[in-house]
Amino acid sequence: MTIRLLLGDDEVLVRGALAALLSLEPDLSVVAEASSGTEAAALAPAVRPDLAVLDLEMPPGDGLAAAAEIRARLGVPVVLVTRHARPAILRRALAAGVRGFVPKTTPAVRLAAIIREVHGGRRYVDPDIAAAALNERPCPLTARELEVLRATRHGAPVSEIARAVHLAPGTVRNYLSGAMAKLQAPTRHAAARTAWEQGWI
Amino acid sequence: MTIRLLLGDDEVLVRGALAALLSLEPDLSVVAEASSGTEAAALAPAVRPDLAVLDLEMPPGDGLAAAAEIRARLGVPVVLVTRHARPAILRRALAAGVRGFVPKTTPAVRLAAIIREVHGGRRYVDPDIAAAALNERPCPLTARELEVLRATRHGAPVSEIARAVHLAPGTVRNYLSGAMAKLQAPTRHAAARTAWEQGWI
DNA sequence: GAGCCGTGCTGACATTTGTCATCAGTACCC
DNA sequence: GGGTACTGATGACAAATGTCAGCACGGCTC
Repeated sequence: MTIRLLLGDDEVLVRGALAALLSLEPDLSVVAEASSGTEAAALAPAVRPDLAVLDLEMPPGDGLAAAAEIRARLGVPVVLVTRHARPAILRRALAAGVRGFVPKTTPAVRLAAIIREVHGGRRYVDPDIAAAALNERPCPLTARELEVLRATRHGAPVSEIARAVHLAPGTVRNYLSGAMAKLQAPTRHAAARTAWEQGWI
Repeated sequence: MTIRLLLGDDEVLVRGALAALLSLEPDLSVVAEASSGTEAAALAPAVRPDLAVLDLEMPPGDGLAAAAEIRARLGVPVVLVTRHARPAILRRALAAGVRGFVPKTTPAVRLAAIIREVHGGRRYVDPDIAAAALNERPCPLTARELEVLRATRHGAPVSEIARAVHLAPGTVRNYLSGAMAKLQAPTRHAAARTAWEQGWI
């Protein structure tokens, strides 16, 4: 009895290659492919796969929302594949009900085994990321600080950030100042960069 | 007679998947794999592949330098695979002697055919990118402006940029001002972002 | 040779940004 | 009830940044 897979990745070439890789296994078959999170979520109810393998980075929006929806609405277990495997992201993924968390540094030959594990009801989490997640410094930023930093990422001036977040410019500067102090960054752009690298935004 | 391939990609999972994809073809065989540009360049002389398939984004450094070296030293044709397929990057790739330019939006089934084309002595360039390259606006920035923008990308303050580029802070501000005007960006960070998205830095 | 452009610098100026103190309301915990 | 933390704001101040003009040099072209 074969495990029927839904495969989601925005890079067609990578998706096709992953499909080829998984098709080498006699007990796995890719029954649907999606280029975005929304497409994956839309396809899942019709296809009813046994398991979904989704890339985390699928603009527009992230694969995480799709993963959460697919799991919640259909009870289909989801394995997330990601390029930027940060502890904070793992945390969010687990909170969303993801059953497998696989960074792209994982050897290709192990993917099939991981899929079988997860399909068998177990979880799989990359051991390195898990270890890092256990002794990471927790995110020191507040919700508003994160929101303001998010709006900072595209290089916009403070006035524009203030409009985007519906705050007074002075308040925005205060939050930015706090975030910069906590992150020991010389400018808000450096702070936004660090926060992003940590997976906090 | 099979075509012997050197495969370079920093993401092990993707590299393995691509290897699986290409191994499905009877006339292709992956004889070596590399995780970085330098590793690929180091492996090539010993392995002497018929063709190299390299990812453009392979930190540290880009795959472009490795591609140029492999082609120049061994005469091995190179197919570049890339996520950010910008006209400016295509231009640089062609200048480096790359024979094939494949964005990751290419259907996986066509990769083998492209490899055979290039191995047969022809070139392959993604038609969309090529078309875009023909009527793109040329980069309006000068060499120094580009250099200063490059140093801007990590969110460093002007003083630091000045040290990195060996210029007076005032001069740096002038170049940045010029670049921002040409790119119609409100801040230097926005300008650096645009320049990067265009493939200019 | 004159004109243009890129490079590199300075100084002056306005604006933006970062820092800090302060205030007020809300929520939460001890 | 008091302490603490987050939110949201204002005002004042210093530093960084952006803008502009001007000057000098070298290379290039017409």
